Amino acid sequence: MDYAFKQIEKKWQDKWYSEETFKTKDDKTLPKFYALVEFPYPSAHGLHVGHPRSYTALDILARKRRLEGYNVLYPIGWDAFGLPTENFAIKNKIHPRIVTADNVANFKRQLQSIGFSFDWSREINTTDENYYKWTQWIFLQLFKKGLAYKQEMPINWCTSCKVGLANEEVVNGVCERCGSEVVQRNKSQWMLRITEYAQRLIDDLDDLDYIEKVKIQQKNWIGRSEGAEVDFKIAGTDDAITVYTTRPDTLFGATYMVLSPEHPFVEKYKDKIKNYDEAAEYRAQAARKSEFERTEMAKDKTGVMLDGLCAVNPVNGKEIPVWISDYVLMSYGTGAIMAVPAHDDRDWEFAKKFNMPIIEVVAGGENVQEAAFTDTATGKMVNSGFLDGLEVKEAISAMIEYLEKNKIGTKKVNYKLRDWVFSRQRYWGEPIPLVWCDHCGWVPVDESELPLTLPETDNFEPGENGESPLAKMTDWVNTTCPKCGAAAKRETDTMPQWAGSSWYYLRYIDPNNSDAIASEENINYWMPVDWYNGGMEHTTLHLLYSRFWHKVLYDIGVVNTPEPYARRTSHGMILGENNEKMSKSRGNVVNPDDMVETFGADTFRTYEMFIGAFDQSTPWSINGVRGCYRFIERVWNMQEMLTDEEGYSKDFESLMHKTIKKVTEDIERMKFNTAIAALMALTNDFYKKGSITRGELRTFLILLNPTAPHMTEEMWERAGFGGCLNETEWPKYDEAKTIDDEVEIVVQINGKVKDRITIAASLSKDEMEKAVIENDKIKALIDGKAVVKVICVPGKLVNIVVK
RNA sequence: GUCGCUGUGGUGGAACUGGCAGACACAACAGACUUAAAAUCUGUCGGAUGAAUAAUCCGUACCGGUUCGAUUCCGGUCAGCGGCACCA
Repeated sequence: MDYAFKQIEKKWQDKWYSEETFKTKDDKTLPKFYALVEFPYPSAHGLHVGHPRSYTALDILARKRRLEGYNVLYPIGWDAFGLPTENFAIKNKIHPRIVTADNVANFKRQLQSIGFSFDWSREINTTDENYYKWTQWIFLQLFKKGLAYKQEMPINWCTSCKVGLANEEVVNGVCERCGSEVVQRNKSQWMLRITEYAQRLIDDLDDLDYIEKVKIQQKNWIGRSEGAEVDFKIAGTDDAITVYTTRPDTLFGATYMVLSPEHPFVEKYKDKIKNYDEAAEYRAQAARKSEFERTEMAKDKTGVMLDGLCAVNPVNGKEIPVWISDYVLMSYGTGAIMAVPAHDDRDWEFAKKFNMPIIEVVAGGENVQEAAFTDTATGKMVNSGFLDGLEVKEAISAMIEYLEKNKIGTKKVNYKLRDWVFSRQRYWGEPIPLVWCDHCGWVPVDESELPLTLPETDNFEPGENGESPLAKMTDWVNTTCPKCGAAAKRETDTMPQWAGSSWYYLRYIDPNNSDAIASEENINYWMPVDWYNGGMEHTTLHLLYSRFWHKVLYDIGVVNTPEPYARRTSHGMILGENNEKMSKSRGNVVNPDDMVETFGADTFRTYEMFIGAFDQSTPWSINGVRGCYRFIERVWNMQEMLTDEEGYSKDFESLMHKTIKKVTEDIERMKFNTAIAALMALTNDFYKKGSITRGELRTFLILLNPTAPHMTEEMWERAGFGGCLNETEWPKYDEAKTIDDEVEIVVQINGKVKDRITIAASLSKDEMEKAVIENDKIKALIDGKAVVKVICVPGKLVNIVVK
């Protein structure tokens, strides 16, 4: 009997969507479960097979938790502002709103064809006015709290197109569209002060149930370090170059200084610097490189010594030369470093190349350069005046004390984390609701005026001189100051795509509220998100940004929890059959539509979960899909083996309880592949037995239902178990029935397996040892040897150590 | 370069907290059914020696360490993947 998945899957999907089967309940007395997946960016390519990996996983958890009596919120929406849609719109002369609507319709059809149990009544879209009204509102709160400010920041500038480019549009240093040179050019941009929250973003990780690698990655990204800021006087001036160092103990080993080529002193001391032209030329060269290229270790060190500028080492009064080099960035620390070539790899390379003196200050043996800067550095100080003989750790404290006493430096905590560049010179984003008034400065649009809607236009091309396309729309730009009424101009930059995705989990809990982000009542009930699954690639940007916004909302009393997500897990990437990333150019893209069409949604879902370890990346295999299809058909055909017996047959009782336990626990641990393997093994056992009782089938169908919901509902109905499967209860297991009376244990001699014996599971260690020693085979093997030790692990093994 | 992760049969993977390496699949091969093929069902399936479903040895990227015992813990090396702040 063939399984007619097309008709059956359609039948149940029609029922679910028309009856809103999975709509979240209003009942706030029930225990809640808020499951969240990263909402997709609706691209023109349609759904990728990677999306359903995350969505199926949490769909399984959501469906299981519903059967366990939870009130489940499992929502979905569209993260729809962004660059690809805008570029598509420009290229094809279609308004991005229309492009977005088309893509959303396609994504929605695709997601619904897979049978996810999303609550579609809560669908949100970041480009809806009623959504971005609140994105703008949150921005205004940030602005009012002093967390938004303007600063000159470099943008990628295409010298031919005369537009600003996203990093992704710069390929090998040239413009992706025209191939012309791209340079860094400064532009005044809106910034968000995420660094003010750096310490809390680290500290609060401790109480969260995030997978460890996410915590580590976030901590390293924020990059807290302790050290000192030290002032090096510029000889013959009142100015000092301030550097940040984590190793103030090595100050006596500083033999030169390096400024970032953009450091303001280069301009300020233009007249003093004899080779200024050379320096300016070097700076222009550096502007052509990305930060990534500049800091790459593999490349050859370059730099220019500023002739005429000298710094004074504050601890020994020695004059040392000042260089500029592109490996020093303005964006970290103070934009200047003291170079201690004996104890830093990059400084050492630089010093070798330019013949700068190298002074060893920590006794480190022959390979001085190997004694790199680390937190765990140890050793005795040498060539270091009053520090000589001290251990590194003592020397650090002693030096900080000295610096502070003599007012030449201070202890300082530094973070690698940088403030968030929040401006985009683009059309398809939320307008920033601020007005520039010559009298009042930056004035927020009145909150009652929100949303500040994106003005209509047919021309989304970037503006002149790197301005946003909105700058061309003077009717919209020219306005009056909300404060004093004078003529004023609107901000024309828009927000980055990250804005809408930084708070979307809050909108799902009350998506139509017109008075607030969400009602207090709903926030109190639903927050925090219980389980958030998403890709590792979002760990340091999206996940950190949304934690930051949530904390700001917490500080102003909008939300009730200091963190948005109680738990964070991550899925691995699905690669093409050839083990490479799926991409059109590689021709290895798998279309979910084809899979659903050929094999059905249940097979597709099962394969997505069976493909491999959930948190690891793994290649697609069409043969693997066929294997899952075979499994689905074998399950379907079990109907022919169905008996009239109600409970479990005697031989299967223990196995049924073990399988319930295994599947229940594996789903919670996201071990979906082994949960399915257990159900496959059970299916094989039913085939061997040649029959299945009604009780066995009933339990089996519930266990498989979260993974293959359509077929299991149909089989439930045909078996006449009553009602719908999705309204029944998750089966319970009896722990006692999962434990065997007898176990096979391994007998090892000196760690090598020699025999297997079956003994009662209840035996104590002594009894086990006795049973093994008295075994004839073992007796023969240890005959004539001295037994040194016997290790007994109940239920597992006995290891006899002999000499 | 840097931060993080990963490395197990022909392939995807399993092995819970250090205790039988290879569950469950895929592929391959063989058998049953069939006029035949497909589908389905059943069986074999890490390597070496071996007639063997006997026995022994080797085997979880590589080198070393800890341990009665290491795929698992520690140190080092190599390779691959993800992030690197304006793709999402």
